[in-house]
Amino acid sequence: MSNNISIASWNVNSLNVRLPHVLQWLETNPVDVLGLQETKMTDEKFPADAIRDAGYQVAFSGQPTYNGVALLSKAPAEDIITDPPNVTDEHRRIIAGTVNGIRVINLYVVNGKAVGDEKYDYKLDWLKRVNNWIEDETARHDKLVVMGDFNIAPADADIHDPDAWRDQILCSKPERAALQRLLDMGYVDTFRQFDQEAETYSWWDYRQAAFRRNMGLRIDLVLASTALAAQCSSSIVDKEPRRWERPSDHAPVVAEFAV
DNA sequence: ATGGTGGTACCACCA
Repeated sequence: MSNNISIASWNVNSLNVRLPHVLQWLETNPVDVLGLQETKMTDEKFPADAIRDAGYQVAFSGQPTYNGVALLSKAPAEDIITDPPNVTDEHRRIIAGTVNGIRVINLYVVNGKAVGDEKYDYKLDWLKRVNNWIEDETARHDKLVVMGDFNIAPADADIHDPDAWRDQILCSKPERAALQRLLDMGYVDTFRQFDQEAETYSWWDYRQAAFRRNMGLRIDLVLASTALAAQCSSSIVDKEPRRWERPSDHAPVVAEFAV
């Protein structure tokens, strides 16, 4: 017997503004798991009731103004972690839980601002610590998803203008090396397991009419562990909500697994 | 060279 599990990630850039977008998207895309990033709200203000009314359980880790992550799921999420060992960070960037037997790690990776900036150093240190923790999680579980806003474009094919972005923030070699460490653990970028339309991205700056001109980057990823990647049946970027009124600058990404 | 948030009624910070 076989069961399809769909798992999605979406940087909403303020859940306060984007709650209607999330609820509307879930109506036509009733995924089993949805990880949100940049909720930008405290836990006290989190719209848990509205999300439960839509048929989802929800766990969240927020703070005022910045960052903030949430994990929505039809089935209950167990063993929730928001503060992994040795990842001491005031920023609310991590939420992990086990849903339908799959360990789901939802990340809002540090942006880093610019190569050489102190925030860039923080990004690389954060990635090192989080990778160490994911290595431990990977040893404990068989089926895992590591997803979220990685703020790293894996390859030139994920960048609208690779020459302009060469070695810049989101594209630099040390950032890609941190992502490569996950691939070396056996994780697979599910998007690249399938034929995709050329120049498919997941984030477009609000400025310069970047979306209309498709000046984007693919920085939102659903990685699956070796065992789970073998069961992945599709992986896509859903650009539709980026066309809606008052959109997030990111599109949701969705992977489906036959488990 | 836009958009979100939050402190103060325009400006700072972050992406």
